[in-house]
Amino acid sequence: MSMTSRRDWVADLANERSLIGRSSTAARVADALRTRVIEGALLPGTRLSEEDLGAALGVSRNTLREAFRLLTHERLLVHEFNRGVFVRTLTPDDVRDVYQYRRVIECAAVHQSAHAPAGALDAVRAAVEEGEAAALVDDWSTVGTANMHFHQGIVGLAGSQRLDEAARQVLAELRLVFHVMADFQRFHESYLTQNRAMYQLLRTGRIADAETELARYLDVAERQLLDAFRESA
Amino acid sequence: MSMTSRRDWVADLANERSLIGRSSTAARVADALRTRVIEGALLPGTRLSEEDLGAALGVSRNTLREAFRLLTHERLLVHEFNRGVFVRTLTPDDVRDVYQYRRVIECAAVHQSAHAPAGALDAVRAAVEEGEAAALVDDWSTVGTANMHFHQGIVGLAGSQRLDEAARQVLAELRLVFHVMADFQRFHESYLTQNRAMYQLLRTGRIADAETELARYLDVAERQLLDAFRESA
DNA sequence: TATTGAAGAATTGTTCAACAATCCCTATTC
DNA sequence: GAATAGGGATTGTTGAACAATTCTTCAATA
Repeated sequence: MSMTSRRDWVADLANERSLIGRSSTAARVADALRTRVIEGALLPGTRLSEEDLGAALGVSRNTLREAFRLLTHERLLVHEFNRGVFVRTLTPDDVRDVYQYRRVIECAAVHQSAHAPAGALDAVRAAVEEGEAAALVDDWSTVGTANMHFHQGIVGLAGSQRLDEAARQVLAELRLVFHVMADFQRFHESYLTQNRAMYQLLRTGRIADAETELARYLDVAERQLLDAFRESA
Repeated sequence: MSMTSRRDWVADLANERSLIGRSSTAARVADALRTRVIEGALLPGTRLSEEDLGAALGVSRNTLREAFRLLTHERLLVHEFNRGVFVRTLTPDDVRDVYQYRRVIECAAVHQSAHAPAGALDAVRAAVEEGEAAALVDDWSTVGTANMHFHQGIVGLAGSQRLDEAARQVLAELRLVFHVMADFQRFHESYLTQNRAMYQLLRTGRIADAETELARYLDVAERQLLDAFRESA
């Protein structure tokens, strides 16, 4: 038994060790760029020059091009043939489509949440708490990130890799809209209490109510975003 | 009026002209590889050597690597660091996840089909007819392709770019399973009449029935595929 | 002043060669 | 059979080069 137990953690360590250093430079560059796009350091419309970025990051143009290919598929960048690569700007139609997509994915996940994997609801709660803590110190960027984690957690209730990945992408994409919004704080501050309420509905097993509340939230959020587009036009 | 009309078709022509020759070699290579993966010329597990493939296609290794980056994101290829790129092999858990994902997407699209865009239902009908014609001449590969078109058309009823793209990907991915199946014909021949029946339900506006029928079909198909995995193990 | 065209500079897309690092395969030894 | 070492093959990355395309600027013209 003692010998078997030792083999288990040795195998675990070997497993974990094998992941160290096993990512390509292209993937790492893509990670760095993705983070900057999501957090707003690279704003929509920004042109990403191969020359400048390659020099800044200390990688060759070919490696950078590979990283660009990874990110264009995530719809964070848009690749214009012979003109270069840009951080994507979303249109009102994009916003409508994003919310239609989210309604399909997020509401289905809540619908299936009676069979959520172990720990999935904990992730939802953690995201609620993360947002509330950030709001206490007026860190609205982190509130935005926590809200994204909340909705990622909602989709995680379905226990599906492909749904998780779809959510990851579309929630990242939606961040692009927020970075050009005039009133980011106003948009997010009403959602903290709403997220808490949704979590409570889920925790107490009131799935149909949670689904209704989520759909209502998505409708309101979509309308607010579209209104924000009109204000800035 | 005559002057306005001229400007319209001039603008249309300019629009169309700007698309000619505006794809990169990397994108074209990815298209060629994607088709071969979907149609089964490149089977799951196949290793795609940069050297061999670059020579065969007459492109440089860098260009090929860009193409690989495009396809790994579509889950058709899997990129193993320092070992190369392989056509993906799906596991039984993958199949379960794919069907969970399809149930979410396809059933939601049918649910929303009262507001389908103009021509969307025609695409569904065309796919049904394509499959029936192919079966008449025992062209079961085209039956498989037509079935994919049918389900792509189902999702098209939602009129959402992001749902369309999600469907395109997951249906392509599912093709990988069929290429290693022993009895491809048996799997597909019962679905032609079912697709016709589903189309009729949609055409006559019986949306709830169509949704129920689709969910039932997806359950059956999933079970059959999982059974086929057990038979081959 | 506004528009058009030409020229030059900047950039992208692709190829090629080179090299370091890693993996795979084979042969040898215990 | 298992472990090890060596050699070859391949991947990951860099950098240079060049053709093609786009962008910017300036001059000429209406």
